[in-house]
Amino acid sequence: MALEHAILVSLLEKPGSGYELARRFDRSIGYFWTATHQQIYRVLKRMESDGWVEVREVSQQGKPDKKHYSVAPPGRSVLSAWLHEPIEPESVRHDLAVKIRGAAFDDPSDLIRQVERYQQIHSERLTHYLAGEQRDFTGPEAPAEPDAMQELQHVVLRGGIAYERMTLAWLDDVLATLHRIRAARADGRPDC
Amino acid sequence: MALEHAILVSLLEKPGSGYELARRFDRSIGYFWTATHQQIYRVLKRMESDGWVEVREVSQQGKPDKKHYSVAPPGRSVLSAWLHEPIEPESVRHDLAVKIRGAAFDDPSDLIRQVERYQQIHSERLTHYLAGEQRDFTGPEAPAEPDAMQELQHVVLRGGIAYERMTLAWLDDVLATLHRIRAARADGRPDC
DNA sequence: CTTGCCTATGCAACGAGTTGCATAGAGGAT
DNA sequence: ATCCTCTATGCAACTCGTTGCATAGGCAAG
Repeated sequence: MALEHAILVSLLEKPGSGYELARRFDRSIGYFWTATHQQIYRVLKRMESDGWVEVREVSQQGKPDKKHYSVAPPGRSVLSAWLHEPIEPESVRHDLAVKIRGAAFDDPSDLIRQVERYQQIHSERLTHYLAGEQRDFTGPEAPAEPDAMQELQHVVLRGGIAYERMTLAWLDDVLATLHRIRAARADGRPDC
Repeated sequence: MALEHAILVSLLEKPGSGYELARRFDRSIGYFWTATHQQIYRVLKRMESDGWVEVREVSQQGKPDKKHYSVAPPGRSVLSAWLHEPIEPESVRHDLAVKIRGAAFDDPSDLIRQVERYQQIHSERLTHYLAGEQRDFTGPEAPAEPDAMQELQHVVLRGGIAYERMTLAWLDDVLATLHRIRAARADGRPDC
């Protein structure tokens, strides 16, 4: 399990509350590690009782109090140890791939519409990534000499951009294939 | 949850036992949907009691008996209904991206070695995919006029190939970035 | 002849992830 | 006035996924 480690990295990059972490897991970190606020609160509590993070209650005007978390030395050691462990193969779960193969046993028309919608989502995500890259790394507002943290954030973002571009190209391929199959079926060649 | 649906698709492509399914989830299907044999047996049992699949006990010589599963009409309906549901955004969990961002707070040397190993795994996977494509779809042994099922299997495989190529290129980028940071640190510019 | 691997299925316990709900004050919209 | 949204935290119940272990016959290598 690595949610703890994702939280440690995020808190090292910038300390904050559970709520703030949950927001980040909706945005930047969420693009490669999803987590709900429930998970985050639960894990933060455990990490606190294990001494990995330190808490400080912060009063705010007009808003509820919050618990400000930062990484304690034992947490840093835990993260360091984890970083030295071998990288495990990712366990993937691609709904879409299952649906595509399932389309052999169903009318593909509906799937075509869904793939088009899916393509649009990825297209928007790519635009979003590129805007973020411009803003934080390559634009005129970006730091001239980025530090290690920023360089590493950038290379992860470049990975996201490459992934979205690859996905969009593949989805074109998928759509072409689905159209071909539908046309063949309409021609009275139900080849399954 | 979609393991049921992945199993239904796999059984429609070719009926078989839980063990055989588990093998497939180590190979072709496993490249986009991971599952252990425990999960498969448990879900198959539930699917059987829900009438989604039919079982037939098969005696074998020299091997234990097996339970041969095939999709029953209700299972087909369930799959069809699921195929018409909108595609949900995938919930990703990329250890590697977390580790890369974590490298800002640690010595990157170890991570470099791990990324190189990881790169090799993906390189081997790409080779394996390409061999499978040659064997089943583009080589001389492949069917001249593939049916819908084969065309869809092929387009999913092309997705896997595109993914591996993209990943390998990105890992080069990651390695270059890690080397740059290590060099900067060695020069006495610990920029974090 | 014993150790280990392959086929084949399964239980039990645990840990991780999801979903629904609850609280509670501040601010804006209708 | 009332409803909705945002900040901020949390419980409880449930499902899903993982890990370790168990059985059991056949086969091959040492």
